[in-house]
Amino acid sequence: MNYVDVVFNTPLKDAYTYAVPEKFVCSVGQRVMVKLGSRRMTGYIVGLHDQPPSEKYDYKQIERVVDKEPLFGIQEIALSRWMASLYLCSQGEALAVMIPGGRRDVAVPAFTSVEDFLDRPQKLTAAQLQAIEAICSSEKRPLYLYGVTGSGKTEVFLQAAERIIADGRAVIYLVPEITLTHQLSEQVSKRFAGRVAVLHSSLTPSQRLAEWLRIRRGEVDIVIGARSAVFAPFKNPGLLIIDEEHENSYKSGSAPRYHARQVAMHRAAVSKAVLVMGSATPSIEAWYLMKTERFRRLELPVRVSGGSMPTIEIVNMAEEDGAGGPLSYKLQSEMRRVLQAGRQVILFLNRRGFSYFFHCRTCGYEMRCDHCSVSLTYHRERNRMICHYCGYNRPPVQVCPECGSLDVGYSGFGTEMIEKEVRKLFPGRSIARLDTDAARKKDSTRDILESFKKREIDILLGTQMVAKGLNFPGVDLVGIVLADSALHLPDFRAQERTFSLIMQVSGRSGRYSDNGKVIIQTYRPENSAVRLAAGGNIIQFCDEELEVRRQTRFPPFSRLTRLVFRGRDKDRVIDQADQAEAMLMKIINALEGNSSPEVLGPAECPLSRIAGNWRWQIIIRSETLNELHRLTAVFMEQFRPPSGVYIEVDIDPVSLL
DNA sequence: AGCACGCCGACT
DNA sequence: GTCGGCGTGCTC
Repeated sequence: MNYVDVVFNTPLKDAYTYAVPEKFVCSVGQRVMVKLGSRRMTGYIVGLHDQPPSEKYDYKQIERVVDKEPLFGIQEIALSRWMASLYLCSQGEALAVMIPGGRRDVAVPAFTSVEDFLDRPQKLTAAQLQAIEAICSSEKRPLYLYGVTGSGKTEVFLQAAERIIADGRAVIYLVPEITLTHQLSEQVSKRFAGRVAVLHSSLTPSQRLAEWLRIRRGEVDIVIGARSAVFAPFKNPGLLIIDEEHENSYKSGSAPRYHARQVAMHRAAVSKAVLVMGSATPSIEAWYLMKTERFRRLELPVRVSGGSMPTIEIVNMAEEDGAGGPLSYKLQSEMRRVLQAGRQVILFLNRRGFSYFFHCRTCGYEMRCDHCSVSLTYHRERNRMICHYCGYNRPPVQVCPECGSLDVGYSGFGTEMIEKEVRKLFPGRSIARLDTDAARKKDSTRDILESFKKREIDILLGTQMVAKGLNFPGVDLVGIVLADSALHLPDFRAQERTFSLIMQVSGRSGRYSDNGKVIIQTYRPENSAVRLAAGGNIIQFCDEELEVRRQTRFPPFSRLTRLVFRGRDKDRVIDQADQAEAMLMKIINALEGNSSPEVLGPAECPLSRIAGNWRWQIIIRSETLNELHRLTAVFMEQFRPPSGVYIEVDIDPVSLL
């Protein structure tokens, strides 16, 4: 009789051993159906025995072997153990995020376009050639390709990938989810025809599984995909690419909260592969690693398409008389000028909905979500007040529900209101809106982007989606309707976010011409993130921001763990957070070491209530990851919250909201 | 995470 | 006397 060790996608840290009936053959990496307690579950085989490992148990038998061939090899099993230990999750949870779901192995519709003139490698600049040489010289340090938007990073990545593949090794190419959708995946699919897997968010779990198996069988040389593509089961990866390194979407928002950059660094070290990252606006962490020579910096200084950087102008909204609405007179006149010249305009707004929030001018009442502690946003198309965190919605009101006053109104503005305003100001112009509301309608995102590219649309307005990595040769003007909307967020990265967003959006203007212009509307023109972004002054911003981080002892000068205590009963949540703090202090006092970690809080989370759960947090700060990790691990081992209170642990959090 | 077992309050 | 609240502990 054979026995298998099985782990589950639950917080259970141990592996459980089951007997394998003679009729089954199974090996490490396969999924099996077993009874765990009274319920039937799918688990992952992580070990084999030909003897019962202990006489203590009467081992249950496995009921079924789910997979014909193993999903995970020893490399992936080892990676899951590393993840479990770093991110303090179970091995089963780690394996579960590596290959999301999927029962059957089904065919994926080939991502090939109808016209196949293949995508040809482009001619390179000296800087690009140098970068490719550096990437292929198999340096041990990670490389950082730092270059303005349009400086040809993609081409460097693709040609380096071709050389690595020619050497018989595989390539993982990570991009943020939003950049993946169109041009790039098509380009990659063409260039590596037949030998590429595109891990797209709209694949069904079964299609994902099919792509995963193609990779494992060695049927592809290169994978392009978002965060979870970092787990692509290549036996011999030679190059890992992280495009748009600064993007927050590389960090998982649910347990296990892994960072694709961190996983990539680990994989590169284990398989002696080269790791190369790239961005026009590096994260402050990456900037620091370049400054301290732990990343080797490669620079691409010019735009290959020839267009120069756009002219950037700041408009102080506090000085507007208000009659012009959300669009300043300056922005309006620039729009007119550009449109008359037959060119296109993008208006960027960092918010969904018709307006920010409803409030009463008599008593100050503000309409907020009953379940979360955020303002509701009015959506005109649906005529509902909507919570952006839990989705709760309710009808709008004309009378203040608190004091009965009729003097009520909406403050702030969202994409829908801007759309209305723009239609009023530019009748006869073709206008389209792109945000997650519009994207819900099937395929509309793709259609809108296609027709904007074909110049069938004059003015495109939207949120984050228009900011990322898309190239539109016809765009001469980008208007940022409210640049400082993220500045007030209680997060130590608010400045960095604001800066990089302005930089990204600005990069959309004048990609292929010399007439690019950007108008930044703001109530905070003196703010240094706004000012330095407008000046395109990355070096100064990063250096100044680094100094602030040094003084305030935030990353990259420290490492953080965030512990969130959540539950329906507010008093119990607070009580548990207090007890947790006491336990942390006790552990710290027992630790030996020259620099003791700090415990910040407990404090109410900036988003103090989400979907009916109260949220309190403790931040642990330490100079070294080692110390931070040891403390967090001991705490998680010892602290058992009572039922109804849950702890979320986040090593290296990217957001503290 | 589930789910069972177990020990105290208001109902036919 | 029983139905059901959710606190504690186990799952090979």
